[in-house]
Amino acid sequence: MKSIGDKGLTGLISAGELEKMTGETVTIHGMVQRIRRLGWGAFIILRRHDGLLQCVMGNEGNEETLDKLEVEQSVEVVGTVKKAKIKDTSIHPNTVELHVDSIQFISLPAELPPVDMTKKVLDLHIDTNLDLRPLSLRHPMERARLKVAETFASAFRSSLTGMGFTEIRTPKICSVGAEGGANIFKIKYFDREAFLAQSPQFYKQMGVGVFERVFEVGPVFRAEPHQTSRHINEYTSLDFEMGFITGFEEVMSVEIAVLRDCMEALKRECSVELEMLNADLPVISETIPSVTLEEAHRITLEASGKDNTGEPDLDPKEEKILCAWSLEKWDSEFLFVTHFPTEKRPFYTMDDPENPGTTLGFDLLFRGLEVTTGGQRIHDYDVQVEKMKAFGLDPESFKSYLQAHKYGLPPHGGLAIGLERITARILGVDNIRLTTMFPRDVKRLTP
RNA sequence: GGUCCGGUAGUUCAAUCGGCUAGAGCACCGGCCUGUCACGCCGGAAGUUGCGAGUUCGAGUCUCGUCCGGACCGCCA
Repeated sequence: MKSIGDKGLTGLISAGELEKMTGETVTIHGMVQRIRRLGWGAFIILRRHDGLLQCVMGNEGNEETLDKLEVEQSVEVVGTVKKAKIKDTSIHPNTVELHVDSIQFISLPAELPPVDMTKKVLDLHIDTNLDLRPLSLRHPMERARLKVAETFASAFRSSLTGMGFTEIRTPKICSVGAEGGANIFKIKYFDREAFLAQSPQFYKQMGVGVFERVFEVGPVFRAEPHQTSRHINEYTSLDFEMGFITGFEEVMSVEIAVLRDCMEALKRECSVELEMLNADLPVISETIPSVTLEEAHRITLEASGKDNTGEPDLDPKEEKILCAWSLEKWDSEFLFVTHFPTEKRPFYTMDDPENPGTTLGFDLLFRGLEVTTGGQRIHDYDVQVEKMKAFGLDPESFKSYLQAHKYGLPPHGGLAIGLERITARILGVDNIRLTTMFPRDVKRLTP
C-alpha cells in the first residue's frame, strides 16, 4: 500500500517567472522544436507548455550531447537563466535564455518528422497538414491558433459565469434532433435508433426553467454533405440561453458584452500568439448595428447591385457585401441581421407579432461570415404545440421536450456561436479546419 | 449533390509549342562557421511525374478511364 500526497510536486516554471529568474539555475523539461548549430555551439529552441524557450550550449565538453540532439526529443535541461535579446517574437520568453549545463534525454522519437517543422511558417497543403495533425499541431503557429480558440472558449465561460449563468452539460446522444431535417447523424443505441445532437437547444431551454440562465460549450454534429472552407461536421458550439427577457435585443446585448470580454481576454492572454499570427482583434464598440433581413437586401442592392430582394436568407456573397457596408458606414466589423422569415427558422423560434411571417431571431455577421444564430424562443405551451403542427411536426414525438413549456417557462432566448468560425475570422484564417484540432468533414474521419 | 481547378523528391513548388540526363528552396546526410533568431557558406543523397490504358519517333505535358485532394455553390455556426 502506498500513500499519495500532494507535497513535493514541482510546478512548471512559467515563461513570466523565467523572465524574473536571471542568474538562477533551473531544471526544466521540454521538447526540441529546432536546433541551430553554429561553429561554437548551438541554439536549442525548446517547446514548453506555454511557449518556446531558447537554450544555448557551447561545444566544449558537450560534443556527444550535441551530436545526439535531434528535433522532437523530450529532454530535461539544467542551466542558468541569463538576459538575452531575442528578435524572434514567437519565442516566449524573449528577454531571457537558458545557458545549458547539461541535457538529459528522456524520450527519443522513432522517426524524424516527414515535414519541415523548423521554419517560421509551416508551409503545407491542408491535406498533408491534417493527415499529420499530431505532428503539425506542434508547430508554433498551428499551436497558436488552438491556443486562441481555447482562450476564447474559456473567456466565454468566465464572462457568462460572471453574469449569473450556470454551465450545463447536455447529452450528445438524443432521440430527436433539435432542427429536424435530414442533416442528423443516426447511430445505433443498443437495440434502438438514436441521433447525435445537432444542437443543445432543447436542453438549454429546459435549463432556463432550472437555473434561469445557462450556457454550454460542447460539440454538435451536422450530417450535411457540405464541402466548403467554412463547414465541418463536428464543431464546438458556444451556447447560452437566458430567461425573463423583455425582447430578443436583450440576448444581442449579452452577446456584445460576452464578445467584448472574449476579445479583452485574447488581448491579455494571447498577445504572443496574435502577433505570431499577425492577427488584428476587432474593436467591439458600445453598439453593433442591426438591420432586418429586408433592409439587408435593400442595402445589398444599393451597395452592389446584387438583387436578393424577397430571398428568405442571406447568401455568402451578400454576407460579405453587408459586412463591408457595416464597416464603411458604421465602423463596425460586426452586423446583426434580424427578422428572418418563419419558415427559415426552427419551430421553437418566436414569431414577431408586429411583423407576421418574420421571427424574433437574428444572425451575427463578422468579417463576411455568419458566426452566430440566436433569437427569442416560444415559451407558451399552446403556442409551441400549434407551431409544431403548422410545421408538420407531431407534438407527441416532442413530448419530453414540451414538459419544459407545459410546466411553465419565462420568456427566454439565447444563441450559439461557432467557435472554430469566429476564431478563424479573428485570425484571418481561410479554412476553419485550421482552427480545429482534429476536424471532421465529409472525407475526413482520421486522425 | 453541382461547377471549376489540381495531383511531379520527405515537403513546398518549377519544367516555355509534345523534345537534351525532370530542376529549385526547405528538411535530411557530410564538412566549415564564437550570438544565431526563416542563421550563413561548401558538398551529397533523394523521383514508378497518383494509378491504368491510348495517341506519337518521342508524353510530366495530349486523350480516355480511375483514385485522391482543393475552391466555390446549395445548407448552415
